[in-house]
Amino acid sequence: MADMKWIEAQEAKIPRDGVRTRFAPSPTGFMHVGNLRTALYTWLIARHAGGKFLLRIEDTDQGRLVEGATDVIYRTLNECGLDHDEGPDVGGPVAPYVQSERKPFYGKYARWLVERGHAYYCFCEKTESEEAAGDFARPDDPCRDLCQAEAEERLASGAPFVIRQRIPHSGTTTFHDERFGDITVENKTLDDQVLIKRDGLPTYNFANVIDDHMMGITHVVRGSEYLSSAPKYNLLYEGFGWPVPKYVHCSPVMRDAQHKLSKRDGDGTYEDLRAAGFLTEAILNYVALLGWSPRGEIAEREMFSLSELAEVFDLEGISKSPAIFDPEKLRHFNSAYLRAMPPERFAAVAEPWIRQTVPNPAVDAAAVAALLQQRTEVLTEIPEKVDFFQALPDYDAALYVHKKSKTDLPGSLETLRTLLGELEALAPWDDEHILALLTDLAARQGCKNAKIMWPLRIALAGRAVTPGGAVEIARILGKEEALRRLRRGVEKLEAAV
RNA sequence: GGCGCGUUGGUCAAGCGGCUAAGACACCGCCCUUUCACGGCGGUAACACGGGUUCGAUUCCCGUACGCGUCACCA
Repeated sequence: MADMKWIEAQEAKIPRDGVRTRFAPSPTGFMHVGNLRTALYTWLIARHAGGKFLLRIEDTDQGRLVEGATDVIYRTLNECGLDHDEGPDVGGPVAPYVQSERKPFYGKYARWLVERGHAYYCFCEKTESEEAAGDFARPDDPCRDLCQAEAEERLASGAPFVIRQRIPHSGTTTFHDERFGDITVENKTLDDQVLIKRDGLPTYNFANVIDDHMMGITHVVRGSEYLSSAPKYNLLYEGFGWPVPKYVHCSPVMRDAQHKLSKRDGDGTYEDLRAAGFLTEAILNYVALLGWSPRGEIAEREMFSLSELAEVFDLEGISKSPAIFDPEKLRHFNSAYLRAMPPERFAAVAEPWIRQTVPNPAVDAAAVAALLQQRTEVLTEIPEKVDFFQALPDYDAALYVHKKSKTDLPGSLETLRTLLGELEALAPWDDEHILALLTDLAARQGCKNAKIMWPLRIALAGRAVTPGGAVEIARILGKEEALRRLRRGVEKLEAAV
């Protein structure tokens, strides 16, 4: 007999104080962008409503447990600022929050469901999936109509069993999704799914219903791959006589038109993106907009902080169609966030990347960072952009020829020689004075500034493209080093002319 | 194959019966300029198809096509 006392006690514990959502990942791998987005939307729904956000670990598949996977989940949520009010680590009123620790619960509810006639014991041999391949016809389960006495007898004999949901052969079931609306299916297209597996653990579908109910979840947010099984959930809720939560199914994040983003085929995980030089804020902002968009007065706005998202997020804005992940657009968000940072913060973020190629302490990392801030899209491009500060690369004299600046080899040699003499005498060595000297020289020679700036920058950096111009580079390099590089330039040109 | 869902420029997308069909990324051009960027200005580019309903369909209904999902003792 079902333990009604226990069940009633559980019912009494269910919080019924407003919106409660949950992120329920399986600890089987990493946080893909799709997972992260689901977590984000789930969190946003709770925060927008001033409700609770819980974390539940779904580890009912013993065969797929991955070492350290829960750490990745905690770390990612934490870094992203998706804080949870209840969960395995912080506890809560409806603990435990790890499914494997809830094992005893599911059996009790399953037994109760059997007694109510909505489930039955099945003693059939375990069917192999290959057997079913290509064959979609589902024969009726013989155990479905076993009389109670017979079932009890087999149970008592210790026969292995599973518990299946008894789905009506006729009629239709309608369930409601907040975005997709009402979806009606014929019951005959639904199968008597397994609720409790042979190992005694619940299937995902069953555990979900039980846990969501016991934890007082009001909004179930999940991927659209569960859309098809949703009607069966309704039947389960009806069988128990429980209220059905609101469903919010989210369409997948795609790599391209036909493939979902997956760890196998690319860099789908949050950690990969971080390692690739993307900021958490940028990732979150972009991911939020992949499948959700603001409407009305803010329809054209794109930049949102996490708290701003919590304010404006709504179910209406969630898209029903899949969205392709565009790394190009992520880059755009990343550079926008980088540019919007206070200079000190950018310097702090950029310094480790600068030091990768410029360990020389004489080079001021903050000064270099200042040059970088307006022209960096992802952090990973920094090291190669600034390496010339560490050492002058071996460059081709041909760099001195630049059409737009109207420079050629002999002219550049002339310019560098003049510059060498004048800069040697210059003091103080700062932007203002260096610039004045250069523009003054251009004025005296009746040429454009570029004709002076170009050769100087080439001599200082050995590169045609640099962050910052000749003046800034000269300043950061310091007088001595700048003059040394200038001399090298003269030598190089003398050899080339 | 059954069932379900989806379909506005290359991408993300607004639109919710009447609009020259927003905006962003990317791309192209011009300007700015000390290279490259940043910034400013401008440009190319879309309602999958066919029927209805309606005075009028991107919008509502029905088909078709295409795509995705699901039909596990995996989640």
